[in-house]
Amino acid sequence: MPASEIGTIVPEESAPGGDPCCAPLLAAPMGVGDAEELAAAFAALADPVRLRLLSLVATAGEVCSCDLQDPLGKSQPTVSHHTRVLAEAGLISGEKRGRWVWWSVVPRRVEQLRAALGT
Amino acid sequence: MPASEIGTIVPEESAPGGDPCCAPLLAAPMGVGDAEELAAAFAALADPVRLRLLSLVATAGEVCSCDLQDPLGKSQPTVSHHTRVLAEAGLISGEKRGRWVWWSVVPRRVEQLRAALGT
DNA sequence: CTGGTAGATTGACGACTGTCGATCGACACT
DNA sequence: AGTGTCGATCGACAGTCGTCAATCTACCAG
Repeated sequence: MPASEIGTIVPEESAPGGDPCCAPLLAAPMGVGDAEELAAAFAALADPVRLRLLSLVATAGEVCSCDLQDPLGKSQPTVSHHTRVLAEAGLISGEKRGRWVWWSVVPRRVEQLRAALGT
Repeated sequence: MPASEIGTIVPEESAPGGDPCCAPLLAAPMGVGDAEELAAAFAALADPVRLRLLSLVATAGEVCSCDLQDPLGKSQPTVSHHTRVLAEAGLISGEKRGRWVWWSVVPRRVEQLRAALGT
């Protein structure tokens, strides 16, 4: 994907409307498909650097990639890698403005995962 | 760990009382330590087989390991591996009764992770 | 004591993941 | 055009993970 399409980073499947995404984990036995999709989402959260990144973005509301490198203590390619993983999981979305990419959380997606952990 | 101690599987640190375990992810920047602990917990959920296993245990209330092998379609060592990972994450706990180990979810732990995904 | 069964452990293998240096494309400013 | 910067991509490397066959340890029934 060329850099000019950064602004178009979205989850693989754009969940239309109030899609619950995944049935509550503890309510009924999960299907294989649902389990794979949900596991992929949790995998995005299964890294301390990504959790701190997500936390930083959520706290700041909107963050430029260049402002993530220092607080995370990681190289630029590594930060880029993690933003990509979070974006592909639908947890953050990036918008390119001028030279910079501004990241923000996707609250609905976080809420979906939160809901999946319920009854 | 010898099999005779199966009944003692517990999370590494027994959270006393209503310990929130991890501050809400989206409220303030996470510390490195919290991020590592939380990431380890989410890593336990980042596998489709473990999600289905957890779902099965939650739905049934209490499940014997021998009853997990068939619905999961995995070998006995693999099932044992996954129950171990979930138990070490504190998400399920096993009690040995006679020849069988009975697994059940630890709702408080699931709720902790759910809370960490909030504001 | 002997045989059978539940489940943990070991060892091995392939696949995947996090990390960084080097490079490249896009953009803004002179 | 020339220069500098932001950020994506590539290639490589070490480390971790999921899986299973084989083995081992408890436990129960006879």
